Amino acid sequence: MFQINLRGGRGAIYQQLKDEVIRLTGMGVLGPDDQLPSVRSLARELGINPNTVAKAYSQLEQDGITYSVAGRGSFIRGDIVQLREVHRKTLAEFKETVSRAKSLGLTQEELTEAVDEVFSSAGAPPALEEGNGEKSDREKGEDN
Amino acid sequence: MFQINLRGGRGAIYQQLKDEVIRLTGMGVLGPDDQLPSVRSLARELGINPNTVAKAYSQLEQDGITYSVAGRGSFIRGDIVQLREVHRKTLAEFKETVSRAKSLGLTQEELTEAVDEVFSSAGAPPALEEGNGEKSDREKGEDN
DNA sequence: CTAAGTGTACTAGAAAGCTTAATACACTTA
DNA sequence: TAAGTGTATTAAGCTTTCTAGTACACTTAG
Repeated sequence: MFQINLRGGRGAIYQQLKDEVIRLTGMGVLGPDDQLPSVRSLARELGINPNTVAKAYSQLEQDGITYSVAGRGSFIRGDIVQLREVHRKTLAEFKETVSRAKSLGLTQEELTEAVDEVFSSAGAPPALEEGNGEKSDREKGEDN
Repeated sequence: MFQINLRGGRGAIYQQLKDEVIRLTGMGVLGPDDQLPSVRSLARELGINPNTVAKAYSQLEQDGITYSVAGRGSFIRGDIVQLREVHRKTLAEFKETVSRAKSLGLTQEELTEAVDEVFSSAGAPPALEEGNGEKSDREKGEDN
């Protein structure tokens, strides 16, 4: 279900896990109230420690992406609007990187072209609807 | 001479030092054979450990930005062409960041606009000449 | 030569972040 | 009741970064 580059990928494992969940949510693969793999099962599947998965799930909940219920599991939140906050943070980090690249002498054209290249190489084309009334009947209501 | 955001800035101190030297070199503030502050004097001035400065200088030499001579000091290399390698690495890291941002749902337009914003906010305007024969014998060390 | 300053090298420790490990608890569900 | 769930705790190991102290070979000014 998750494609993770354990060790060797970019950054910490728990961060990659968070990114993957957010990515699948943004792509629509994971929808409101969809259940994530359990902490223990995912840890077993990926060959990592349950604490690492728990850390990712904990931060995902803190970031408003998911909600967790002891005894039941972790689920995608109904109001995907929270992804806006993720976008905001990511964009802020991105600007830091741009600023550093600028200081090191990279030109605006070089960076813009790099952005074009990455987006031309095909990867995650679809998008998310802005005003959606489709909430389906998956609402269980034990949110909060 | 160097403006460093000790602790609190983006990343490790030695990395900030490297970036600063590369930045000043790209801006032309530091030219071929200009001498950098000594490991000990810069460490004292910044209130950090000499080893941290030495680490930065060591990597700058390894990256082809400077050359060091025991007993004399560290100097900017004459062939600034080496900055091309820095640009290459920086651009590669930048693409990684773009790729991650893309996965998290950021659009090409959002990233391009962010690049525009950073470059519009004024910071490092001038550029470096490509084919220069001017090596001059500028400032031989009245610095520090 | 001497003394001061230079880059360089080495060992050691502290601190922070990430991961693993082993339990334990309260909860939900079949 | 039993199994599975999220959550919490404590401990250890690992890596990176920074600090600290010491030492060595070199260059330069006297």
